[in-house]
Amino acid sequence: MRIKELLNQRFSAAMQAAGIPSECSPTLALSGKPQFGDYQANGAMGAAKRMQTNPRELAQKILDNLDLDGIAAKLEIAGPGFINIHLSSEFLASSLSDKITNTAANQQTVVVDYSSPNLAKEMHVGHLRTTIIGDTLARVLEYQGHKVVRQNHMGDWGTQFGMLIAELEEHLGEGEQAELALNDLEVFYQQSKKHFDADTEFADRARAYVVKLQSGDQHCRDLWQKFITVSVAHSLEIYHQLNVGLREQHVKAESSYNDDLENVVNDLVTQGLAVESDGAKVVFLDELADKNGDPSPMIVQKSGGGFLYATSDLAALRHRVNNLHADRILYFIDARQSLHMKQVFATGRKANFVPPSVSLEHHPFGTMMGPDGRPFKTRTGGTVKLADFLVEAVERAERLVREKNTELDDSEIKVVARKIGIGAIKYADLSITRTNDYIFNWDAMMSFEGNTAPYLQYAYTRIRSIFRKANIDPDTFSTAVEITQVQEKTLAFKLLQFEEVIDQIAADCYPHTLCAYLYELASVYMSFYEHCPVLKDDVPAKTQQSRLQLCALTAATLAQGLDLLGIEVMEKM
RNA sequence: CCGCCCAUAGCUCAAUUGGAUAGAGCAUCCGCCUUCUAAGCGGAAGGUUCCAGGUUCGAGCCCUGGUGGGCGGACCA
Repeated sequence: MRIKELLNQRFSAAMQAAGIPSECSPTLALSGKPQFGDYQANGAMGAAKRMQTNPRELAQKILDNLDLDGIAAKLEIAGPGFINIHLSSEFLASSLSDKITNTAANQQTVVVDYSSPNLAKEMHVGHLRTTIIGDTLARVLEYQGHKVVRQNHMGDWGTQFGMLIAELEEHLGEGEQAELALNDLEVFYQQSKKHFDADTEFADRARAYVVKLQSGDQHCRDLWQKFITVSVAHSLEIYHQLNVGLREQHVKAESSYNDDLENVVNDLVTQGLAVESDGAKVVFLDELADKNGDPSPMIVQKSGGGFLYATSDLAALRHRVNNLHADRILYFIDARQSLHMKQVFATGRKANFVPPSVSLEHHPFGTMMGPDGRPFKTRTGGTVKLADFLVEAVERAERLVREKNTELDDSEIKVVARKIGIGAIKYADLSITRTNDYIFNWDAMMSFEGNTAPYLQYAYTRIRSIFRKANIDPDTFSTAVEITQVQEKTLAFKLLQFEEVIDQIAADCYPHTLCAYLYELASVYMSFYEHCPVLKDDVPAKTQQSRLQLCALTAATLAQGLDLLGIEVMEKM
């Protein structure tokens, strides 16, 4: 049950009964301060402006028609026309035993495009945000019951593959195994690049291989397939370590659209959208024109006949609409590609590849910066390989766990360190507003203080520890909640906001609001933990049961929330 | 030249999308462990929200003009 939704219905009815036009919304919001109640309805002021009346009098008229019996303990008009709602403790307590309804009203098929690394190189830290944020949205939408189709639009095609397969051919010629030669894709790429620049004969062969590959030559095709197989396996291993839900069946690489690229261009030309310009086929978009009236150009076919990523993005768009039957398509791609996405979307609409009913959404994100405020790099200035990065996170976490804890044995420490290290990385990324750049700092995210994953994991283990001590199973424990202390009320109210937060994330795709919520929940719980003893001798049995229930619900909510972020919890740490 | 994004406490970040006295965490200072995990809790201090105008009951948020920074803009992706 969503309290906000309930209040919204009641207020809308009251406003209508008070003669307020139906376009005016109650505009409910959480109250900023305790003295302003739990929720506040701010709609009276906007409505009064529209109706040219006194806002406080109008607020009173709304209250006269408002039925919140058994829900609100107190209602009051404040300031220029705010309506403050103090929920009753009994209502909060009884709401906690209502079954949670996490399914969204209208179920959709949602395509989520995320991660999409270039297979020519190894995955690096630049792939972290798309992978982690996209995965969270996929999980959130699945949690709400939508049909989620993950699409990993991997870059497995393009000119650099000629160079790579020529290099691979030489290694294999010397009797080396493909897996061994490609053990370090980054090194391999650098090697072949150096080779390409230094050896003109090799460079000519590489260029020839691009053409042969694209025309379907079997030898080149085999080499290419060997390379792709190893590279894809590398990415899948990273996903596994990151606890990200991308699998082989979600790979829908660029090359899979090859056969459709010519059709896409032909369709655009036939419709008069793509025209020839300097030998290339270009779509000129007036809707993206600048102040001077110059339209924005998007090349869909090069003068030499080759296709570009705009072409395969359009082919992918069509596939997602026609074959995957998407109602909504989400792209988690770097903010630097905003113009490209606008062009693809605009063209897709104009060409009728995408009907108006399908929502196209680019959800961009900022860059991960180092402590110096510049893009995150190694000490020598190179890109940081994701594989190395994850190893370092787990090592750092292990060192911290060994410093703090003496109870866990070696194998337990390994497991806990992995969950903490990986969780910390993901949370550091997810807890910052998606669209902003963010400064990455090992110590801050591993400090176990403040808005971090370890703090939330710690809150969870504290709760589980109580149940261990009481010898009760929290997962099946169920009893009525009775609220007497202010910390209990605050905790109960926070617990009841979970679904509202999820609704918002499913709509606007900003996971940091879930992080903020979970941090608040954990903070509120910690305060409850300090002030409201559960298992102590002088706690009456009924109070103890009620508090155990609050503990169980908090643990379940933390675990659920963290799971939606792809972060694991543990019994002890 | 054109376009997009950003600027909030010493530092890292919020602010329910136009709501009340701009909030957290680090760092600093003061308290709290023979008591369910102190990786914790309570408190203090810290602000001309880059600048100048404008819109209105109300602006960190919207509009205009600046300053400073990041990123894009036909044949890479």
